[in-house]
Amino acid sequence: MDTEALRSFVRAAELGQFQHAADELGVTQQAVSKRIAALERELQVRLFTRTPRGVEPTLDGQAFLPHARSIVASVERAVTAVRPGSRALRIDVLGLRSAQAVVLHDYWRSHPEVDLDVVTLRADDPRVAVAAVEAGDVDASFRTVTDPAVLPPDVCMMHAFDSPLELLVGPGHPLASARELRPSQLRKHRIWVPGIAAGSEWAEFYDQLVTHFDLRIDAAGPHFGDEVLLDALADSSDVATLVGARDRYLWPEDHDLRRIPLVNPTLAYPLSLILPRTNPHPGLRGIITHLGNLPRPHGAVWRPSWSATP
Amino acid sequence: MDTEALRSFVRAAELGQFQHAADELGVTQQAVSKRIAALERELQVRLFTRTPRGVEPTLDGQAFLPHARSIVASVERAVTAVRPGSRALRIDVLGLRSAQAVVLHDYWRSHPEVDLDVVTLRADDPRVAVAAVEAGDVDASFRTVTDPAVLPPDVCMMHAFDSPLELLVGPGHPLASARELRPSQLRKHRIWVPGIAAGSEWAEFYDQLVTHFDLRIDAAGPHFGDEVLLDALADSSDVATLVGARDRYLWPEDHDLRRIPLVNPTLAYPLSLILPRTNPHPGLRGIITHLGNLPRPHGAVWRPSWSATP
DNA sequence: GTGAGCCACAACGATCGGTTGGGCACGCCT
DNA sequence: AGGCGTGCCCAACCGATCGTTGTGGCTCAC
Repeated sequence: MDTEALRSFVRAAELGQFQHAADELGVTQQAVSKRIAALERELQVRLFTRTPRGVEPTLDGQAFLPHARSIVASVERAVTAVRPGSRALRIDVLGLRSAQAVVLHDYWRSHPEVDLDVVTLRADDPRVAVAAVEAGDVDASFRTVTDPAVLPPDVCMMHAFDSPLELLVGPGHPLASARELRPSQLRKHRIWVPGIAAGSEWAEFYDQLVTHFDLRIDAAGPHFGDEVLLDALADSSDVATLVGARDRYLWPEDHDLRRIPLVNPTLAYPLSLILPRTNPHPGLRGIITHLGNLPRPHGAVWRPSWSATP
Repeated sequence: MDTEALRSFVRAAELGQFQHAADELGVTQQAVSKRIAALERELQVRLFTRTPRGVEPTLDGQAFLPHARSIVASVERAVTAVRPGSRALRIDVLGLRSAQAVVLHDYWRSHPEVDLDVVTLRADDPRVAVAAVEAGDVDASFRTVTDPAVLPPDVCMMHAFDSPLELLVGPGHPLASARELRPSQLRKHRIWVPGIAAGSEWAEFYDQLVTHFDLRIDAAGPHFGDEVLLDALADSSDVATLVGARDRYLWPEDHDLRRIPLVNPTLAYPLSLILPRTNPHPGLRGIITHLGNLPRPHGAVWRPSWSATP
């Protein structure tokens, strides 16, 4: 199906004449006629009744019209999403089910009119994200550089929001029935957080966490996929893991897992937003406002050293 | 833009290989390659990075992907809307801004998953609607036949809901400041309801209304369009009209018009649904349930003679 | 090194999409 | 009633496009 034919159909239905639609689209009336005929052939249905004064949608045409409008509008949005120059707002997140993506999705649901595209740079190194922001490949990136010196002059980083950590355990775990836990109560337990690349911000975060609370976190080893981790947690009576409270990564539903908030202090993983210092995408303003309105962890909060208290 | 190319793009992005997408779509790998190349040429953007193991979406490709998915899904729905045989639910209403359409829109908003198409038979004669229902061109029609004898054996009519009438007047009208009115209070005023075809259900309704309440309703004369009527109402200090409480036909906003409910008795225009007696479209059940849950006019109600008290 | 797997390019036939030109049906006006 | 304008369809033509087969380049695994 050709979207130009759909556009012709919509305009012809609205204007009531192939001729006018053709003039508007910059083709001959015969071209519109052929496009409509091709559509009708493809759909096996007559879309217009031809009258001496023009055309009028049949019942099938009437039913088809809103769908055609929707497709044309979608095509329009799709093109603007990638049009070089005036692109739609494009933001890099660590994963499509991360807390960052969830927050963006919430924002989009309350502002469905903004054109927002969420992408994922396939790179662990945050400097790749910095370079992408600098080059304009993305308008902002939810990454953190722990050393601000690596930021070029026209790129800046701001605190986005804190992601409180929760403990995720299987039903057989001794802490499974706790309503909430203090970090110190995790001291004797084994915590497994696979897939942390050495040198990444997460590795540094867990390093500081281990040192500060004297915990036992196993952050090495490859990540065999979420399902493997979920299965391991569900079966084990002594392994737990840590997840962001807003993450949709590890969702306990099918495995009867428990999410247990950690408080006193809350363990806050600080998420940052890297964006151009000059001429940021106009749509970013709304995002930043939304970030500022997110609920903050209350009570005592522990943050890694690189996070200034916001 | 060709939707087959979009389909190829979506599958290639999901499967990571042109070859697999091609196999699935029943074409050669080269065809998929050319389709993607055409898309990239049209969008002036590279959608995939080619690797020796297959392809991976670029940032632009990632941003484009959800839009492409949405378009493909829309095309799917559009085709089912007109596919002969298993069509989507299709209901005939008197006008796209009538109370009937508003009720259907409410239903669709609370059940966005149902495929519902709203069409308008361009005919005043309700027998056309009966024939359309009988022939299966529409699954149901919000029309009323005042004489049940004209219904063929396999078509039935049920009460849908009552549409209470309201008075619509301009700001200079003597009744403009009333909060509500009894029908008898309209007795000395001129009411203009243009565009009522002689012999139609509406003509009969207004006939009975005039006789019963001794009103002065001018239902003859052609209808020059809603704008003309709205302008006439806004300027005049003695002309009023009647509209359904749920209608979006004549919307007072831009003309500073007033809607005044009529009570004691409420003037209920009974809307009916004509549908096949056997094998109605399965989606109709939800509509009928929704109609039954609509709020009913309370207090005394006047209805025309053909409407049995529901 | 070699083979397997994947994508791109080239050439070719079939089809499609557009244009021009002509014809038909209907309503309007004289 | 008979021209005349308007709107759509059909026919012919031509260039572009689409899909196919065949081929080559590239990388990775063994």
